[in-house]
Amino acid sequence: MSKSLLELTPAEAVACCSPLTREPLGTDQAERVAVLLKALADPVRLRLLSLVASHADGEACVCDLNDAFSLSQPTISHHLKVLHENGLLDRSKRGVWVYYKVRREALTDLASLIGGAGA
Amino acid sequence: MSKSLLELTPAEAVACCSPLTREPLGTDQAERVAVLLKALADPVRLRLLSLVASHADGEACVCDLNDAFSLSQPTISHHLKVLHENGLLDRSKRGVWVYYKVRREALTDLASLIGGAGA
DNA sequence: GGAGTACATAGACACTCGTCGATATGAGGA
DNA sequence: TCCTCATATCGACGAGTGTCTATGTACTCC
Repeated sequence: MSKSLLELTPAEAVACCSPLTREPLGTDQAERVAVLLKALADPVRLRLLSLVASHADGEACVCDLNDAFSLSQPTISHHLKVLHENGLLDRSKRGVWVYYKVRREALTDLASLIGGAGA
Repeated sequence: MSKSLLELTPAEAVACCSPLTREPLGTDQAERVAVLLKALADPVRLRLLSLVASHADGEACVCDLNDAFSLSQPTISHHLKVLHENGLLDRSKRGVWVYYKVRREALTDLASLIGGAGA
């Protein structure tokens, strides 16, 4: 059975919306899309996402990501949490290390919502 | 001759970037994309864009847009300015009225950057 | 020219967000 | 068990943002 709207990540909740340019967005739909876009609208998070996606298997260890920025470890951890909570990154722990993986479906869904190409 | 990077709207400056998931985003590229996404990452602006796009000719008068929100006129004006300055809306004045039009190219460029489909 | 209408700008205020240092949690090894 | 390393959480602070009221600008019509 499907999860209720409240349990979905923003990325999942937005997946079904019709494109921006097709019909006027409802107030609550706009709110959900905005939350997802805000999660993406930060230079550090964009670079994180891009870095993870560029790794082999579209997956990267936090330890590698920390070194790529001149920011504190808690700050990177915070950004990864935002990306994960919004359904843009999957998280898996293996021993001491944590790996994040890009949810490409979330990105393509968002892209078709903006571009108006897909469903 | 082409405009320098500094004269371009964020939407134009971002048009040439390769997709997020293809290769790690540079620091300055990430900054530009983030600026554009921030412009889009607001529920009011999303609804404005969507409303304008849904009008005939993808164009709408400010007077019509004001009525669609329970927000003050200066607030709507402010949001329209943000969308315009970031290259998401074109602006044209006709007599007393001002019309805004969606720059679909900007949206499709941004979509392909996120989704990784296009160039 | 004066009044009225459509839209933009200015300044203020509350709230959110990105960042940090300090600290907690949790797993692996001596 | 104790120590160390990897990551997350907490609390605080400064910068940015959305909203408002008040005011300015530009066009139209009488």
